[in-house]
Amino acid sequence: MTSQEQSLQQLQSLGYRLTPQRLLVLAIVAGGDGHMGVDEIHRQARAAYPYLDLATVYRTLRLFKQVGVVTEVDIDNRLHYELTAPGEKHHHMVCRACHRAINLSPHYLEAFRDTLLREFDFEPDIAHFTVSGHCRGCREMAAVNDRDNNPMAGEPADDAKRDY
Amino acid sequence: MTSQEQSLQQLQSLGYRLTPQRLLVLAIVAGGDGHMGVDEIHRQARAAYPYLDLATVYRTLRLFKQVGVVTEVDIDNRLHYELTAPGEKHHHMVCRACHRAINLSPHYLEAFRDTLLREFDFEPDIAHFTVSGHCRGCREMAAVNDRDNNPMAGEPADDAKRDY
DNA sequence: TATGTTGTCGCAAACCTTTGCAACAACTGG
DNA sequence: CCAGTTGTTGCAAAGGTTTGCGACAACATA
Repeated sequence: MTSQEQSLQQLQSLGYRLTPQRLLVLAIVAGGDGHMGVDEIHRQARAAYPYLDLATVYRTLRLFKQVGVVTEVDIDNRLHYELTAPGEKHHHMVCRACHRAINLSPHYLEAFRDTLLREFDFEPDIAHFTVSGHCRGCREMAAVNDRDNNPMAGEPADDAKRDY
Repeated sequence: MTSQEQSLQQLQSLGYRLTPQRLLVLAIVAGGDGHMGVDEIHRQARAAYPYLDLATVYRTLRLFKQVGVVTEVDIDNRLHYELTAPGEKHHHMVCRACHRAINLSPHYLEAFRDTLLREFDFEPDIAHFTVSGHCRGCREMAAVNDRDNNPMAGEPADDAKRDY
């Protein structure tokens, strides 16, 4: 039994139902490679079942996330989802300039998690953890653009567009 | 010169203008204690200057965040802002059950930041860092509610309402 | 002072996401 | 097989946030 089937079974055992809509959404997320935007999932889903509503897609994905079937990644204020691959789980670093998502091994978070738990009794939701920041490429580009002015600016790359 | 005035001057030196609207928003955020919701800021601002538009409040706060005058905290999908207090900067842990925000000293993030920078050349945006999770109180409550069923559930406290 | 440029505002509309509701489907116990 | 309960859906509407645009204010240059 794959972990995906396992999750579905868990869904059922929690009282949720395995509807065609849910199976369809799951199949699509499983089919795509990497994280998919909600609208893309919806578009593909409609191809197979035209009546499927966007709200249902959102609800389904939220449910899947809750149960752990999918992982949510916020990229530039848009939700994206990917299948949670057990054994090769990972978190994400999302670049605020180019909006690319870079995978991050859980290993780098364990110490942090342990600290929060020990010091504050706070259990961080690392299953859906995302750090935003600036990636290597965009940092280099920013360094070039920034050469002459304002030594203490905070958000170099975004300034290029200057739409405050 | 206070650090607030310093930031304002920096705004100016970047080519932005110090408009009445901006000064007003700043005064309000500085006046409130702790993080304030956008609507509350807007409401208070309107009391002093009724024409001020919500969009302007959003734009102003985004700008302030960019320059570092304020810190943004996402609490239950709503943006909140507080004055960035230099010298006593902090990040936030936001509980997904009770939506309370707990301050977190930068100290706990330094190691993590250094690692990302060293290993991936990724500069995390820790100035506006927020971890979501479950706080002590809500974890205890969840433990009680969860006693009998589903040993491997992911989101105990939220399940209480069961609105998937 | 005249002129062009740039930044900012209010307004309206858009965007992504969530929610309320009525209809319906699946399951339960009799 | 029936009625009652519970979960799920589509639709429409709301919610919070962002964006496009025309008008306007501030600044620079001449």
